Amino acid sequence: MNDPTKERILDAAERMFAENGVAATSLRAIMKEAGANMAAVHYHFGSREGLLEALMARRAEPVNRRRLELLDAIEQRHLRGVIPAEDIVRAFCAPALEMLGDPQRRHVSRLIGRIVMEAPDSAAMTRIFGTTARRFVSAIQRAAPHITEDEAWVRLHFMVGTMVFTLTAPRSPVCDPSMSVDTQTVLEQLIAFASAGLAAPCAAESGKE
Amino acid sequence: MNDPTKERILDAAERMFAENGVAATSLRAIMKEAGANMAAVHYHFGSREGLLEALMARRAEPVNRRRLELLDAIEQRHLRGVIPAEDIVRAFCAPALEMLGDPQRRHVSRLIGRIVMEAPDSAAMTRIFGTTARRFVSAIQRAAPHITEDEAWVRLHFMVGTMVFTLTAPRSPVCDPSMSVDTQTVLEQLIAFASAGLAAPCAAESGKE
DNA sequence: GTCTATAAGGAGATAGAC
DNA sequence: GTCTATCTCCTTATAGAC
Repeated sequence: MNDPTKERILDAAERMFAENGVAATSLRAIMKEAGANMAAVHYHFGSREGLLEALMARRAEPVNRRRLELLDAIEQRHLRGVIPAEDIVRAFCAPALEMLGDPQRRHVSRLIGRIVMEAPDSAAMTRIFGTTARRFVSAIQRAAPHITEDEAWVRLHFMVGTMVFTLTAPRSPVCDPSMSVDTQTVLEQLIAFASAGLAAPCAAESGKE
Repeated sequence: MNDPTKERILDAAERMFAENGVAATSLRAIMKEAGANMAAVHYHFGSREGLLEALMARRAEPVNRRRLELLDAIEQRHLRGVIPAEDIVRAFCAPALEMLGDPQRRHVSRLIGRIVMEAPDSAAMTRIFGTTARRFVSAIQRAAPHITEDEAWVRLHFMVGTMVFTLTAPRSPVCDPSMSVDTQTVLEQLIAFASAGLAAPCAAESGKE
């Protein structure tokens, strides 16, 4: 890269935010890991918040672009009629999960999980995920025509929760090194679970029993 | 209560951990909210970690006991044969979700979500949730006899992720900001989604397309 | 049991040399 | 662009009066 120090800071921040959480990781720890000093992060990113935004721009936005590319391809294959729920889950989850299997890049996937998990209400989140979310809600409605738009939003939310917890939870099969489950298997299990959930019958109007 | 200050500290900590996250909330902010001083928390709980453990004992453990009571009742109703997946999701999620609708107790539900989500060390988590998790894995296998025990663990994990994300980010930007937060409706939608996921066909062995 | 006061160190941010 | 040194505020934790 043109700017090795800047890249080293981004890489170290990514790794530490992903492993320990964003709120629990200090700039000092990141700079020590990056082999640079406190002043460098302020020179390159202005502040801790600026660093976090740079990380999102570098990782979350490309993942969302990939999701929309995959969704475009699905909609091209199903110009009318019902879209398979499996395809929707795959288009949404594969771009975020596919780096988990590579020890060199697994922290990229986990960072995405941390960001979504820890900062669900921020304006930056809406800016980055808003368009993607709206597109996927429309797709979910075409996969499950029996549900309302409100319920499609809720089901997208459930799918995101399932994926994010899988990306970040310490005892997750994808994060616990003692459980040798490979990424492809986890993705297929996630697709089996979440696609059945997306296409499920409508929720009962009140307590059913 | 016998010890108003201790209770006030627990209440304030619960509220602030739930709303802002555990790692992001300082003892100082908690003591200010509780109207007490820094020394009190060390007198009553020894340390920040001790306070967190007291919170877990007060809230997470009773929720798990309630889950197991409900699961016992279900197993009594289905001494042999298949257990409905809806019943399992309801037994697991209702005790954690039921306080969301009450503004006075909503933070109790959210705290449980935060604790599971941030999972500071897996040892305490295993101690508190281990027994409950094993019982529910057995129940999931009786609701979905076609899946392996390993896959039952993964599906329990997915269900937990769906619930926890709902508890902690009920107004996530991935959802319509105007979406309903009526607790009973959310619970029924969660049951519809997760029970379909629990009972879903086996995951594909490899990429299906 | 609860307080004040303070220790001892970590946090993010900045000035200015090179 | 990167460094050292430092500022100011905040953190958990403790000692000791009452």
